[in-house]
This record gives sequence, C-alpha cells and structure tokens, in this order.
Amino acid sequence: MATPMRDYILSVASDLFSRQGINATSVDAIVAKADIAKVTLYKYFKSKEQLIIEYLREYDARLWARLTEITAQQKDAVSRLYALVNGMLDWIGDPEFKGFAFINASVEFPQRDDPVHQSSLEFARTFRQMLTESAREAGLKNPDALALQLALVIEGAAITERMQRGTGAVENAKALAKTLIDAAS
Amino acid sequence: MATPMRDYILSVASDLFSRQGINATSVDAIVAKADIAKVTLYKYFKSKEQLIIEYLREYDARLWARLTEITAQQKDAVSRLYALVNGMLDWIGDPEFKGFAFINASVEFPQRDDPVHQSSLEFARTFRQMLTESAREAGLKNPDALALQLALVIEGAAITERMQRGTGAVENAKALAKTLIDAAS
DNA sequence: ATCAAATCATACTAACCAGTAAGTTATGTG
DNA sequence: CACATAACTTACTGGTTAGTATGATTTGAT
Repeated sequence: MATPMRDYILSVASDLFSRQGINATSVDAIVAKADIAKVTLYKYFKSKEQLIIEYLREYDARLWARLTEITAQQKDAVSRLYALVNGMLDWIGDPEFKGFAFINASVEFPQRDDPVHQSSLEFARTFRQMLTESAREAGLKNPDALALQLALVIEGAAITERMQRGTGAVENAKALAKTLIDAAS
Repeated sequence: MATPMRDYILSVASDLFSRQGINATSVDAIVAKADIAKVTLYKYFKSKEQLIIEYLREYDARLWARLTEITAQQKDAVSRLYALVNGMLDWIGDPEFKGFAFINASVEFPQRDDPVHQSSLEFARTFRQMLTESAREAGLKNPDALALQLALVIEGAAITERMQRGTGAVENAKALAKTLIDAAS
C-alpha cells in the first residue's frame, strides 16, 4: 500500500542509503532525518532489511520509467538502443549520480543467501534483459553477446566515473558503445 | 615492521574482508578466526581502520606482483599489454575471485573524506596508470583513452562476473579488449 | 635460572544498533 | 460530541561493536 507517509520515509531512506551507504545508515539516522517517530517507520516496513529491499525496488522502478520514457521518443529500434545506452551513460555522468543501487547493495551484502543480495541480483538481471531485448528488436547480430558487452561497459563506466569524476569515463564509454553497436549492424 | 604474527593477522583479516565484506567483519570475528588475543591485534594495528587500509595496501601489492610476473615473460610491448589485460581477466574469472578490494572498499566507504575511501581511490589510480604506461610503451594511439577504456572494461567485467558467474563476462571482455587494442595499433 | 618480550584470557567501557512497549496528543469523520 | 486512526514521545531490551585494562602464562636468549 503506497501512502504519502510511506513514500516519504522511503525517499528519506533512499537518499541516505545512496549517499552514505546502506550499512552505514542506521534506522535511527533515517528517523532523525525524516523527523518522525521510530514506531511509524516500523508500521510501514517490518524491518530494516525490508526497507532496503523496497529501496532497491523503487530504484529499479525509477530506472525503468526513466528508460522507457527516453526510448519512447525514438522512431526506429536502433535509435532506441542508442538512446537507451546514452541515456544511461548521461545519467552516470550526472554529478549527483551515486552508483547503481543494486551494484552497491551486492557489494555491501556479498553473501549469496542474503535476501538483499538476491534482490540486487534480480535487478541486475532485468537491467541486462532490457539491453538484450532492445538489441534483439534492433535486429543486430548476436544480441546476447552485444547486450552483455554493453552492460559491461555501462557498469564499468558507473564504477569508474563514480570513483574518479571528470576523467572522461562517460565519453569513452559512449564511444566504445557506438563502436560495438556499429560493428553488430 | 613485517613480523610473522602481523602477516598472519593481516591474512586472516583479508580473507574475511574479501569474503564477507569489510563492514560485516568485526574485529572480534577476526580475532576468533585467527585464534589470537584481541590485544595482540591492536599491538600491530592501531585501529580497525588502519587494518583495513593495510588490507588494501597488501591487496595492491599482490596485484602488482602478479601482473609484473605475468608481463615479464613477454618479449614485446604489445604482448605485454595483452598479457596484462588477459591476466587480469583470467583472475576475475577464477571462482575464488571476490571483486577488486579497492572497488568494494570505495562502495562500503562512499564518503570522500573517509581515509579508507581515499586509500581505495589511490589504488584505483595506480591500476589505471599501470595500463596507461603499458599502452604507451606499446606505442599505441591515444594511450590515455585506450587505458581508460580498458580499465572500464576490466572493472565492468569484475562487477558483472562476480554478480552473475559463468555468463560469459570474461570471454566477452577479452574479445572487447582485443578489438580495442587492435584498433589502436 | 633469570629476565624480558610476546602472547594469552577475562573482563570491562561506552557507544551504538534494531526493534518493542506503553501511554499521549493531534486530526478528521460519524 | 464521540470515536477511531495515525502519529507522537520516552524509555526500554538485548545484542553488538571498537577499543582498553589487568594480570597470568609462555617463550627464547643470556
């Protein structure tokens, strides 16, 4: 059930999680920043773990919405793939970009049997499927391999750009992606 | 000062840090696994933070040693660059690979002013410099851009492979790297 | 055998953490 | 007005954490 209060709590938590890291953000810190009672948080989320998973889910939904909006403006399938990749990379280049939530979460929760880790894996998979499908629709050669390589480049750009701002990771990733897509045409 | 005890403690800590994550590994857990007294750990490392930084330093040293060994066997500069990249990717493909320590650390400690974050940044930089230098020695075009793109591919492969084992990230990264190097010849 | 350094075990601190209990206040609907 | 709902405050539990204190035991060199 989405209520204003629930959305508000989630937005505050998301902000702290992405800026300070998940493990470094205590429930008390979220409650203090949101200026609410702790009981209220636990009314909407049964545990911190659940809150983290909802954070990942919301992040995924936003990403999805953003990308469908971008691609919807394009006429042909190849342009859509280009828009997808470049839109992603533009986002990474934004100074406010704090890394992909699901990648960060999988690093902070590296144990395979951890529910948070499993959620992050799930979102990483849908991300790749989105690329695969787009490559297939564009009628390119080896859509699976192409999508994997594009995912690799995008994730690499996300890491590199976040660690060392303004060293050209995004521009180089764009050039790289263009080479890959052109070669598969 | 490197003593056997210090090395031993560091090796136990490194193992736990890389397998469970840094924040998820308590000093008590290290002490228990190593079967030593807590005081002994604090004799050699003045804080957990210092231990983490030494862990990153040792990881970097091992990586460096490994790569110089690999490249030393090659005769010409281009082969050395190939060996460097492929050696890195083979390592990533190893089932025991747990991600690059400095990338993981920068995610677990995302605050720019954190000493651990700064250390991880430093090691990421030397990694890239190693690639740049190798590309330059090989006499390739745009060594800086090439090194950045290679770093991007390698880091992307590390993330992708660690999250989804056996989906071909390493093989695709190798093919991608070869394309890049060939194009710069 | 003695002495010193290294390591040990146990116990403590002060802070933090996730989550719960209990009773209070505000708000809007019948 | 009465009632219900939602949020509040304060305080607590039980567990964990990094780091320290204290004194005992081992070890190796002279």
